[in-house]
Amino acid sequence: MARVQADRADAVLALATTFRLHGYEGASLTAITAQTGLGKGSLYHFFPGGKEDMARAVLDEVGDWFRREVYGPLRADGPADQRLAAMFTAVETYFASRHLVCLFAAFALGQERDRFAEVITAYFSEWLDALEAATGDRELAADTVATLQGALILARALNDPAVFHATAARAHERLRS
Amino acid sequence: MARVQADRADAVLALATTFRLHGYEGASLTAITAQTGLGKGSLYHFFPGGKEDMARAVLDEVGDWFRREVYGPLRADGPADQRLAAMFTAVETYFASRHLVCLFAAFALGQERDRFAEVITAYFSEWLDALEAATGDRELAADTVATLQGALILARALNDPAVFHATAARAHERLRS
DNA sequence: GTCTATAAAGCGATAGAC
DNA sequence: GTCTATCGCTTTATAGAC
Repeated sequence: MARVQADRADAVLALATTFRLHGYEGASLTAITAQTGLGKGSLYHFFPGGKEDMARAVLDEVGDWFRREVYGPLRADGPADQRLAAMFTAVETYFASRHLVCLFAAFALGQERDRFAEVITAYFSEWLDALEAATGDRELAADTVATLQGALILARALNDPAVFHATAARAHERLRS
Repeated sequence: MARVQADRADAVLALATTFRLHGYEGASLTAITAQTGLGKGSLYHFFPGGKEDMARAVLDEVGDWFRREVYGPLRADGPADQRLAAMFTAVETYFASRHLVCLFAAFALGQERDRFAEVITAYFSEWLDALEAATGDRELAADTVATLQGALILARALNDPAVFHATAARAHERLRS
């Protein structure tokens, strides 16, 4: 449904891109207004708490997406192999179209970790729990999530998205054996 | 040898802590002067290029450390198992005493990646090359580095250093089999 | 809901005395 | 080599008109 006026949900999606490209500290209101196309007036109308409020809305949106598209399916009925395949497809597609940055990982590495500690911990805990439910092995779940996160870093550091997909594919293969 | 006046090398070590705690964007000159105990005058005397100069000096120092303590031993003579054990010991000790943050990973995730692209790429490329030399398997090398980096993120996200060491231990074990 | 103007603080960086 | 003072700019945030 087309709208002339801005929608908060649209703003959150644009904000996610800004935080992915600049990080929390680096995402200035100037960069945010440029990315979202919204003036400060609109931004503070949608997010009265300012920048922290914006970041929290973004983390909530991403967390909800993973709960719905990744963690849920991991716990669904059906063959474990199929649920795991769905996870890898979803995760690889997601990060490939989002600059190979996991916002929760980026926030976990910086000073802002403390400010968003609860949602960051929840994101990874729920991922580990859901993956353990599908594999029956907590350690294998941790190894897999760690490998995926490290693969994102490696791919960005080497400026080669193929590194992410190849590493993810091997992690997937390891879960089958 | 004790010195009254500040030494550039000491400053670099203190700067590394600041960048680890705050990230590149978040490391304000106020935070830096507080952490290093040096005034702006001294800082700009040692690092005429300002903040970018400081960060570059830190990345150089860390890169040199890894070359000397990790990549070198990985290529040395002796049993591969022994060289790999040395790598895991060195890396785990290093990050455990440095807030579980890999500066190159932190920089790779942010906007500052472009500015420091060459040294970031070099750090990871050299690590992969040296590890491939010790394992004889490029993919295994990539999986191992990715797992270690992801384990750092996971440990910080869950606020549990044990996650890093346990995940690293399993990555080590995987290289033995 | 969006805009412009503006405030108050913090930023990186520089100059010059010592 | 270190200090203080300061510059010019950007930052987050607010106020008030529309």
